[in-house]
Amino acid sequence: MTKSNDFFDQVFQVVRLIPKGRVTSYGVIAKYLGGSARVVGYAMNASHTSKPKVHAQRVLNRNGQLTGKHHFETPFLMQELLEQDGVKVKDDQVINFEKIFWDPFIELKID
DNA sequence: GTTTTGACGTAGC
DNA sequence: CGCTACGCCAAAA
Repeated sequence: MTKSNDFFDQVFQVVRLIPKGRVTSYGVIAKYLGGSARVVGYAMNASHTSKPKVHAQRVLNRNGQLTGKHHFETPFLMQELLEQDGVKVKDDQVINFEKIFWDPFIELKID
């Protein structure tokens, strides 16, 4: 039992809360959980071991780019999954990224 | 145990 | 406007 497991789990939970057709970024989640963006990406790497499967494709970098596609089974899978969610992807970048951006500080805002 | 690296982000030059 | 540097923290070597 380690603290890192707890942080990973928190990342997983937040990612799972992302609605269909929405995306978010590592940095925002990191900031929301009080960690670093790198660790969030690291958590995503471990996400495939988590059940149910974490929608890692909905988590992108600050630029809205599919930076982590290379970590999927196939580099195309990440884009396809996003498109299946109704998210348009062009040149490894999400279209209307700001429009579909899902911010935990707003959506999960604690009054 | 130390060193390197990594699905990031911001600041500086 | 592109590259370097640094901070962040954890996993792998």
